[in-house]
This record gives sequence, structure tokens and C-alpha cells, in this order.
Amino acid sequence: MDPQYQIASYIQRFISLTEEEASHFSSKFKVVKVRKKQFIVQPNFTAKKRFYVVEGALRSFVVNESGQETTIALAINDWWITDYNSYIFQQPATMFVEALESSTLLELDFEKEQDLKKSNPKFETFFRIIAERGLASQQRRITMNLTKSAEERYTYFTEKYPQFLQHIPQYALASYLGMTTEFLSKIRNNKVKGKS
Amino acid sequence: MDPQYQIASYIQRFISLTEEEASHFSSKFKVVKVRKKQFIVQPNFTAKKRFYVVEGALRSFVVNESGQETTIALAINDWWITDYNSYIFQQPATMFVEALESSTLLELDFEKEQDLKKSNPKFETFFRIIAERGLASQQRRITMNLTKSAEERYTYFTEKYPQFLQHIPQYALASYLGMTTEFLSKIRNNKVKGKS
DNA sequence: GGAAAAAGTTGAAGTAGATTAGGAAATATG
DNA sequence: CATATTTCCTAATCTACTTCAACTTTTTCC
Repeated sequence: MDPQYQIASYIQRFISLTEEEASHFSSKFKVVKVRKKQFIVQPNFTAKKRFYVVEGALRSFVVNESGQETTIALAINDWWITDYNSYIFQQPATMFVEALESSTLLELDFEKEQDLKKSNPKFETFFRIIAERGLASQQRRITMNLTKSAEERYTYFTEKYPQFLQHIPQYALASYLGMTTEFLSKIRNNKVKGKS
Repeated sequence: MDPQYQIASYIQRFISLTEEEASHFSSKFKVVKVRKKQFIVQPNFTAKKRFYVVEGALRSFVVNESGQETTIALAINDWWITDYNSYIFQQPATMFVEALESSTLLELDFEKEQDLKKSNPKFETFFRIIAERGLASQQRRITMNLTKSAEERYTYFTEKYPQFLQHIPQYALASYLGMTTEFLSKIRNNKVKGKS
């Protein structure tokens, strides 16, 4: 399926557009193919784009002084990904965004996004809606992380996002869920002390 | 100072308005005074408003099966607070929002917010900007929670938000930072094992 | 398709932070 | 302004999860 068509269809889940508006919107996106392990955002460089995933899987992550990686966000098809702090404020990134498998993306340049929003209030509405939904979903994630045990967080994730499991390696998922790979492995194999 | 004036001044940090637009915007807000311990959002009731804090302090929190409270968000003057999941999707809330001290708020009704956004694209822009900023700040918070120790999270908070410390009781702050009150107390009094 | 690298598993030992319990300050309220 | 309530502190014990180390399985790629 034509990637440009996908983004047009995606935005119309949230707002209704004329054919002309939809094609104007789509025209601002550029199709990008990335390979596994390729970086599309890197620390110290400003994230000039946000990415809509047509197909594939990506993650954002930070690396601490001792080289340990922590996954901050995951994205498969129909999800967006970038370093939001960097993108929104156009400041240097602190995260990597990396392809976990070969992927097809639609990149939207920061400047082009501003043009879109200026050109038509409907696009402003669209970006407001996706920001709000992101906000609500992050508030749920913060709540989970603060209130649930490692095992509960894993169970919740598998039930809520089963499609992700086929695409995300365990090392990436473990740190996303706030635990080590070893501990996630034990949870998956029912080896946590006190469990049958 | 006139509360309605404050919100007009606040919005103009982000977008420029004519005097008429500013007063139209302000007119949709209602001044509310709440006392300490008063709830303005409660689980199972849909959050019909979002609240801009003129003066005072509030928190949102969830309560688990065993009655334990976890602070999800904090707000003092110039901050917004509500249960975003509930407000944005107009679904039943899962959180309480409670005044931590007597406070003056400006409440914005969900319907009135929709009217504002329809009436003038500038208001749509404003709500998009505050949602995006909230998104970026929550991404920073998730990163902190996943990568830093309890002591580092506390230190970061005191440096980044010193104004909050005067208003937020420790039991509310501790769970916001993802630790128990007892452990926060030890950190504050430098009683964490291995520290001078 | 075989060697090397990457990802996942297992178990033992260690630790950051929780729990419990009791007392001391601070704050609210009659 | 006294006492009841709430908040905060301290210390001992406990535990969910980490760390470390060695191994197995899967994936990559020449």
C-alpha cells in the first residue's frame, strides 16, 4: 500500500478532510526506509523530524554514563516516534531513536509541520489531538510504573499491546518496563520466587 | 490580583492576542476557591473541567486495593491539573484531584474549551502547545523514573522545582518520586546507608 | 552453512528500597 | 492553649529486584 495514502487515512481517523486537504497534508511527508540498527535521532543533534511508522518497529532510548541503555518509547505501525523534548523545542536530543527491524517511515520536518499548522486550522487540531492522546497515555504509563510490580507491568503490557511482542526484543522491552532482561526472563518463564 | 487577568497573561506567554480575544478567552473560566483536602475530581465521575492554579497547591493521586495512595501529578500556581485521561476522553476518572492547601483556581469546562477552539484557531494553537509541553515534560519524568535512583530523583526535583517544596507535604512528594515517605525522610536527613 | 555475535536463560549472592513499629514534631481545632 | 490528629523521623528487619557469571539458543553474515 502507498505510504502517502496511509498517513492520509490515519489523519482522517481524527478529523475529516477534503481530498485536496488530505493530499496537501500527505505531500509534506517523505517516505524513508531504514534498516535494522539504523539511528534516525542521535544525542546532541536536534531532532528535526518526527516519524510516523508505516511498517516495522523502532525504539527510543537513553544511555547512561556506564553505557546502560534504557528504552523510553516503542513504536510499530501507526505510531509516532521521535525525541519529543528535542523536536518540540528544537533543542539537542538526549535520546537515540533506532530501528529494531527494517522499517518504512514517513518523516515530517519540523518546519513543514509549522507550515501545515499555519495553512489550515484543521491540521493544528490534528496535532493537538495526537499530543493530548500522547499525554493521556503517558499519564497511564507513569501510573503503572509507580503503582504496579514488575510482573504486573509485564502482564499489563502483553494484554494491552500484544502486537508489539512479535517485534520487540526482550532486552528493549525489559528496560521499557523498568526491569532488567534477566528479571523479565524469569517472569516469562515463571521462575520468580514464590510463583508456581 | 484579578484571577481572570492572570489567565489572560498566561496564555499570552504562548500566543499573542488582541485585547478582545484575551477577554473572550478569560470569560470562559470560572474562579473557584477550594479548601485544603477538598476534592475537585473523583474516581468514577467524569472530570468535566481542567483547572489552572492561580494560587495554592494541589495533587492528583490514585488509590490501590489496599488503600495506598500514589501521587501522579502536582500543581502550584501557573500549572494545570485534572485527570487527563478522564478529561480528554470524557470518561470516568480513576484519580482524585485534591487541594493540598486552600487554593484559588480557574476552572475550564470541557464544553467551553471546545467552543473556544472552534471560535478561534489561536486557542486551538494554545491548547496544542500546552499539550505538547506536557508531553515533553512527562517524557522527561518517565526517563528520570527509569534511569535514576531514589536519591537522584529527589535531588533533581529539589533543584528543578524548589518552589514546590514549600507547598507539598512529604508524603505526597515521596510517592510522586516513586518511593516511600520513610525512605524520603532518610534521604533528606542523609541517613541513606553509605552517605555521610 | 558454519563461525561469530547477539539475544535469552538460569542460579547464587547482593542491595536499594519497602515494611513494620514506635516515638517525636508539627498542625489543626474545639 | 490544650489535646487530638496528622505528618515526619528513626531503626530493625525483610524482599523484590539487581548484579554477576556461566551457559544455551538464536540470529547474522561472510
